[in-house]
Amino acid sequence: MTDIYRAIADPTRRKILTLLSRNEYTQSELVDQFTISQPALKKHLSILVEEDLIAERKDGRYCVYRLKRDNFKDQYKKLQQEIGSVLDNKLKKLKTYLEGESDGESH
Amino acid sequence: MTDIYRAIADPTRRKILTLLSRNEYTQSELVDQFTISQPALKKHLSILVEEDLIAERKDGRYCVYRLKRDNFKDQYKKLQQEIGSVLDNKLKKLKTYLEGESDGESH
DNA sequence: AAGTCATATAACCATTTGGTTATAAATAAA
DNA sequence: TTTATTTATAACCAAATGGTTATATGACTT
Repeated sequence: MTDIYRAIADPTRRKILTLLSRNEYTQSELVDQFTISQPALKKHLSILVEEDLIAERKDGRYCVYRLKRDNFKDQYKKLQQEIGSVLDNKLKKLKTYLEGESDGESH
Repeated sequence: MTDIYRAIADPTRRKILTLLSRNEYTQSELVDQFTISQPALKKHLSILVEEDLIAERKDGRYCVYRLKRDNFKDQYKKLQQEIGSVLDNKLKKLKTYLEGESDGESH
């Protein structure tokens, strides 16, 4: 999949991403950083795995999570293009105006 | 309020924002750009109004929507700081390592 | 005054989200 | 071989999401 919009919609998941940007962490280490239960956090981790922004690997009884930095970067670039364009469309506004797509509309 | 993450989580709302980045539109003009029903689109518009990213104004029997560009820019900047930091934390990774916050952990 | 067009709102539905508690299973430590 | 720790999963819950249809309200048109 990879829906970065879904991934970052939740503050807990944003914090997880921030933590994993600095280091790998086991699930229990991550749980310690939050006040929610282990199954609740596990669900957030599953969503981030599902969206391919983090990877999990087994190490004995531990489950270690790491950021998939390359894909995260790619997906974030796309977001920036889509959302960033909303901002620099003052130019397109002018273009629209000049083309006389008639702003002073009939309604 | 203003939770830009919630606002942009849905593709329909992202398209609305893109459309409003170029022009003001009435509700019915917007409805024409989608395949979903008028009440469904109205709900998306209400969420964007709630999050203070667009404004609605009455003009006769029409309801005209416009992008609140200033607030959108502010909120997007914050997003960029939060999400962007996830990426350039290779530096912080190094810092963490040098400070010996011990990566080669005991687990 | 009647009809039409734009918007608002209510009622409903299925799915997703974000959480909980309880418990099982697997691995490591005593 | 118990015991403790870590993770996984099931069952449940309330609220939010994203959609629908039906209908009411309001404002221009004719």
